[in-house]
Amino acid sequence: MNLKELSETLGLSPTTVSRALNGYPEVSERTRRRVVEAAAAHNYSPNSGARRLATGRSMAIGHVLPLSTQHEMVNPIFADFIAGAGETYAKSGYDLVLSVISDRDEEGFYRELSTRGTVDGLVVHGPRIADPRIAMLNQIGLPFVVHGRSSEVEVEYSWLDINNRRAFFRATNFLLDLGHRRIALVNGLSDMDFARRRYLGYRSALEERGVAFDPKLVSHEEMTENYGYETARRHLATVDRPTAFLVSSIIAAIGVRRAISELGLKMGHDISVVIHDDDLSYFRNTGDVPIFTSVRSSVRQAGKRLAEMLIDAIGNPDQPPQSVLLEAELTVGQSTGPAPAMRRVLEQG
Amino acid sequence: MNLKELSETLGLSPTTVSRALNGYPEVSERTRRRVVEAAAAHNYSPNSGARRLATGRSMAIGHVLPLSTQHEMVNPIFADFIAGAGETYAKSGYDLVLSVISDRDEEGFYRELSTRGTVDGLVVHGPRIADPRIAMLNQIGLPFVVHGRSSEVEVEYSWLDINNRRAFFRATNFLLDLGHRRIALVNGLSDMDFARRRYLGYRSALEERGVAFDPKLVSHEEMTENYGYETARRHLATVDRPTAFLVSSIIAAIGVRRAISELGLKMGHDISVVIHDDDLSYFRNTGDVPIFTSVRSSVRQAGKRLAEMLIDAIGNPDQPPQSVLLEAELTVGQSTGPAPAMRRVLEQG
DNA sequence: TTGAAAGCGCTACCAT
DNA sequence: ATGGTAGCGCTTTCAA
Repeated sequence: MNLKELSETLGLSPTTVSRALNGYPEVSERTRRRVVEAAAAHNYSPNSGARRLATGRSMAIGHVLPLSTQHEMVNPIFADFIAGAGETYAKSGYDLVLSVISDRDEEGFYRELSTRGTVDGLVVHGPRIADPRIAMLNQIGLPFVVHGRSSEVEVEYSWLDINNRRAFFRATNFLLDLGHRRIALVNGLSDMDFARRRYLGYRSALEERGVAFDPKLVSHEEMTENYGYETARRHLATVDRPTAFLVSSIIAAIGVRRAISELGLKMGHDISVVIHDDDLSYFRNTGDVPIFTSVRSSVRQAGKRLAEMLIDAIGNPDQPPQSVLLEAELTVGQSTGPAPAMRRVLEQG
Repeated sequence: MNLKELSETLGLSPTTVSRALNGYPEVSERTRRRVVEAAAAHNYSPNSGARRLATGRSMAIGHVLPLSTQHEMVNPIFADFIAGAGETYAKSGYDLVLSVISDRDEEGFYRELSTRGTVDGLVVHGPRIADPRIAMLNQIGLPFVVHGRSSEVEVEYSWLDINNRRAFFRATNFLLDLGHRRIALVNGLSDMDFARRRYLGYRSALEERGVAFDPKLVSHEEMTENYGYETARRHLATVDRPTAFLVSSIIAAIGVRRAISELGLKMGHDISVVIHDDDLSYFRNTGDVPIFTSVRSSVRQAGKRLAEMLIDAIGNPDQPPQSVLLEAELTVGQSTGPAPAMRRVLEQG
């Protein structure tokens, strides 16, 4: 059933029916009710293509997920983030168009998204340091917001990010307070913007306390379980081995834990571990795991929020929405704390 | 730039330009080349709304992700699956429309997706036992495929699933072969179809070997770290505690491991653990983790494949594509194996 | 091999 | 408060 047929059923013009359905004020309440009821009864809903053509808006938002086909895996928090965004879109009548883009002609891709009118705006995921996409999108003129930030980018843009630097600054300080002096940083790929910021937070905490920075204690890789495992093994085999690990992701932390327990060491006793993760969903109701989260209210909330920002930006193209910096929260668990045996070791060193 | 303007630039009719761009055979090669070049030069791409309206096809595929707002989290493998599907769509010119649907009027939602012409087909995620969505979609007439299966559904439908039953049958047998007689099953939510099948595999392995089934050893919950932890703790505190754990997800397994090591027990020594996970991405290059994967070639491949099935179904609506059952692969690690101390314990029992 | 024109279903402007 | 109608940009049929 289309608009014309529906209007004929009702003995009204298509104009009136359209107005009634779209909430225009100049329709009498009686007519509106009749129309709405008839539409429901006939399972009528407006054809999306026709609407796009007539209005010039697609009522769709694009999410672009860069993914080198080579080896990179999808960050699991991405799913939660997008679920949050989806909630916002459902409320506002937008569709969510997800594009997985792998090594292809990126510029052409973004440009096409714009010229084809597939989406009214974009969410950029996984920003790198000095990410070229930002200048490009700015130039194209399609409204966009960034999930995360990109250092060393000239142009203005709206973003929503975790305060990664501060989170790792505080986590490092926390370990320093416990007496640790050799802290290994198990970080993500070095060209990712978030990894850089975490590294900077770690370094500045050491500097501020006058603790020597040892580049051998820092590693940057894709965050797999095996990466955590191998890295921890390597560190633990050295003479001046670290007494603490600061791990950038829960997945890598599983490996770190495995390496520790394989050697017969005990967490919070022989070794301290602080895990950072963007979301605590998997750890709900767990009081005693050493976790340092960055998103107070969960990644899902963050997704919601960023989606709202974008819808805002589409509505007011001249007034870009205020960027958002989410602060970290430290949740300390038993096994992070200073166990007596560990204390002795640290006090001697 | 639109088609009309482009055609004027070239001194051709819109018809010819359209034909040239869409690969119709009746255009001379010379003309086609001219047109394609001009289109590229002017950054022309056809307006999606207009095309939808004219052709009646949206060139978009919907992925529906059910998510009760209450507490449920997003399965992280979902991200990888959808990344795989996205690759297929990118090749075939389809857009991927992701709908997060939470407790809303589902029937109306699916129907609208169809009548509005937003998508040409659907992928159904997270099927439950006797999932009502399948009959509904069948009735609506929109092509769809299911990621997973749904038991107790009358109608025919196309699906791609892991052989969950067989995977858990084999995993259980593996533990039985090691001598275990009390094996705890840490499973997912009981109304999920995959959880049911895994449970059935576990049970039939016990039955076949004449090992008593103890319902107290089976738990069904949402798979968080804490669930694994609490469940393992509870089990390990009993007198006739299990000697092995069969865990349905890597996340819950982290908790199980934690509980084990907290009690000073050693994996593969005092306790055996077999983990099932749909994907090994996080464990790449790890030879010695006890994992039982179900998807040989990774979830991403599975996503690709299911997307191809759906595109097929859209092309041949009368010939539904063959469903696919993926077989499991057992990867055994050190810590699963029969350690001497454990052997003794088992031999005595 | 090319072109003219109808029409997809809707919105929005202009009348009334 | 309601209706007539042009037009959004494309595909597709028919004609040449």
